[in-house]
Amino acid sequence: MTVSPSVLVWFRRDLRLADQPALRAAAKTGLPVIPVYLHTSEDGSPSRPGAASRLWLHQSLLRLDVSLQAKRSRLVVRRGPAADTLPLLAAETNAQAVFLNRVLEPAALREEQELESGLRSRGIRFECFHGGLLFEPGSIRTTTGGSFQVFTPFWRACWNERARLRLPEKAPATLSSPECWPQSLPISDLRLEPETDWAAGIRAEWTPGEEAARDRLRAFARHGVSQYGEQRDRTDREGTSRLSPHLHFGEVSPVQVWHATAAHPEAEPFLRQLAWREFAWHLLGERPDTLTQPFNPQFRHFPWHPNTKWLKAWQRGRTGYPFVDAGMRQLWATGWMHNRARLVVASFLVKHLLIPWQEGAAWFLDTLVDADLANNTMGWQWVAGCGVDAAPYFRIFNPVLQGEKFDPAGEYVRRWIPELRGLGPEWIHKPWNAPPLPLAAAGIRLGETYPRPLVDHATARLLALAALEEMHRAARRG
DNA sequence: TGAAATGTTGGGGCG
DNA sequence: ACGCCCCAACATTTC
Repeated sequence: MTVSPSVLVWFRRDLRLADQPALRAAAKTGLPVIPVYLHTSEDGSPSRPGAASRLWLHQSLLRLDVSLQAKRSRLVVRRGPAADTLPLLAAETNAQAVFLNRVLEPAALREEQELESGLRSRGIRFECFHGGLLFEPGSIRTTTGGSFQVFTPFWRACWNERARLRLPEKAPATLSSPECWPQSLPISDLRLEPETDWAAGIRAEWTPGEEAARDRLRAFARHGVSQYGEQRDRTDREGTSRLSPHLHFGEVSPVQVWHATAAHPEAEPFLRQLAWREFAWHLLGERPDTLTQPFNPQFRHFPWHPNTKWLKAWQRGRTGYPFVDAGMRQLWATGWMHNRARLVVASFLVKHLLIPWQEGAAWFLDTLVDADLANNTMGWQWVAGCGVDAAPYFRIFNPVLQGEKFDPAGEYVRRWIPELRGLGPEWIHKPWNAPPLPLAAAGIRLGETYPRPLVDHATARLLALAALEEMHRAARRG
């Protein structure tokens, strides 16, 4: 018996049905559509997502399968490298074509190339779409055709091109099914979820999936976006969109986000942030080497001081600086950290502890549910001062002042550091300065119930500036 | 998408 | 009344 022709749609970072270009194109062919997810990165693979991301992915795949089933379709799950697995599946299902939306990570692009040659040798069509960015990579250029190195002109160029944005498209009304579905692994077989249940906090905090993403976007467009400009830095408020993990997994597209918010008169600060994400992918495309190497080559001479003990203290939220520790514990507990806190904890690791930014980047990739290769790399290099359009290295955040500014009453700190809950706003960001009486009343014994600061701010600042000077000297020598 | 150091100004206390 | 000093408030420079 011959199987009638079909089309494969390979889902990766586009775990949605609406505004999903590859799926839409596949539906338009009129052929039966076979949605596929491939588990390509086993333990130890460098492209394996972090633990928090895997947890999200697991939930998101389950929900994608549910929404496909509502359209009398389903998600076919397989294991193995794309270049082998997809041609086999195509042969099995008599697929004429494989449709996918580009993933712009260097490893994913290599994977796509291998897949393309594997398919072509078998006469199967391969079609790439773009669904993960506002503008196709490389399409935002300076007037002379160069690539932007500074964010603000890049943003201006995006703004000028906004008429080019497509309108968000609805999910295909129907997906025709093959007469016979190919075999599929249960999603739980991929072992994306952790064995031990460190993830309870993450589960409680988030609902992955397209439906939840749409709800969040709707709520943000209605109530959040107008406040965003003035609230976004307040760690003690719900001033941000919290869309980042949904965007990362493509449960919502940036085009949908743009159109849901852009009409608002006060949308600019938020749209600007959306463009930072765009900028990051644009940069990674130009300079994939910056995943590991500083964009500014001078920083190859920076005298970092790797220190496992300090790194661990930072990761666990035990640096002795409450604002830093609150951020790191929020990350550990929920898989997410407020952006302002990200800036401060990153600056602290790099400038107060002089630990290489790559260590911090690796920790974020493992623990953030929104871990995004391009954003993460750009962000860390930006903070470390070695990136594109970066904060100059001598801009060193004072973790106490940042706390007092962006968590004035100390609510954020008290929420994530229970051992400091008894301290009032006066001392909450600098318990080492607190007189004995309030400390005792709060049940705090510094060095026992809560650590003393790992380093003194003023001293650390001077050491960081000295390290920068040393780098300049070394760079001059060559 | 800083913060510390340094400079300037102006009001008020005081001899 | 006047000049002097102190210092808070604000501005500018520097890292």
